[in-house]
Amino acid sequence: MLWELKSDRPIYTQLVEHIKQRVFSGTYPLGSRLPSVRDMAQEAAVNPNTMQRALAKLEEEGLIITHRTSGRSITEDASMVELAKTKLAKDQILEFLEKMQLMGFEQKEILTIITNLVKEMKE
Amino acid sequence: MLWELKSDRPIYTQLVEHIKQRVFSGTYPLGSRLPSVRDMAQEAAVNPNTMQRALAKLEEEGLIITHRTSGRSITEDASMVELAKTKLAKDQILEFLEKMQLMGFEQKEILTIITNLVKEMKE
DNA sequence: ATTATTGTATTAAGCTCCTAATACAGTCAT
DNA sequence: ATGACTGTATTAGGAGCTTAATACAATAAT
Repeated sequence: MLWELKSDRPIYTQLVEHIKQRVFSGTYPLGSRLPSVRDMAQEAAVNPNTMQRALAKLEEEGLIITHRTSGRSITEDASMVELAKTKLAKDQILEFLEKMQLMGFEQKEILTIITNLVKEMKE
Repeated sequence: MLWELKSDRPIYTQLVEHIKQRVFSGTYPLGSRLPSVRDMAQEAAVNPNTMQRALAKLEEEGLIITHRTSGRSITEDASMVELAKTKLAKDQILEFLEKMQLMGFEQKEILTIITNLVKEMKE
């Protein structure tokens, strides 16, 4: 998986987002050990300080556990991960729907557009 | 309508987005005159320079026309506005779908979640 | 014990964004 | 013609983000 980073938002917030996605999708399994800050920083082509900041943020949210001198791991609390996943999903959906409505699309319209796009992507 | 501005992204890009939404939804009708930079800045509680930057960006994209010393107006080119609207919508949908997929949601799942949320909002 | 590897902290520099305070030139109403 | 209004440009300063180069303490491996 790639670390796609744009310049329109702070990098560390994008790193937080990417790592969450990996946790939620199982790329980083619950309880598994994370690569070191330096390794992750290098893989993402980012300064270690920046990666450190993203990881600190994730620890603050409880998704990641730090073992002081022997690396980090993903939490084993499946229910909390599920909760965080649901929350992020809902937030993103609401933000998306709000944008579309402000642009003048009606709910019916939005649904049909998405349905068609999803169909397209399956082909 | 409100000018909701968060601190996680540059303000001027958020202004661009807001103004686009107003054009696409008809709040600012095609060909209509825009309030002055200073007025818009005050309404959005933002520095005139910042609003100026957003408006310059919009002019660069062709959505807005500047009449040097007598204010600005929305373009009258309906087809170009429609094009820009469709493009922005599609971009936002794709970005959204990609995020959801990276989080581990399947397309079917996404559709049902949105359908349910839209139903909720109608009530 | 020594060495490599952890997370963490610090300092300095450069960059963008944002604000503030002005200033100027052209247009419009009076 | 005068005055109020346009967009525009400039300068200065502060804040946040990012990088770079280190340094330190604690653990793990040898």
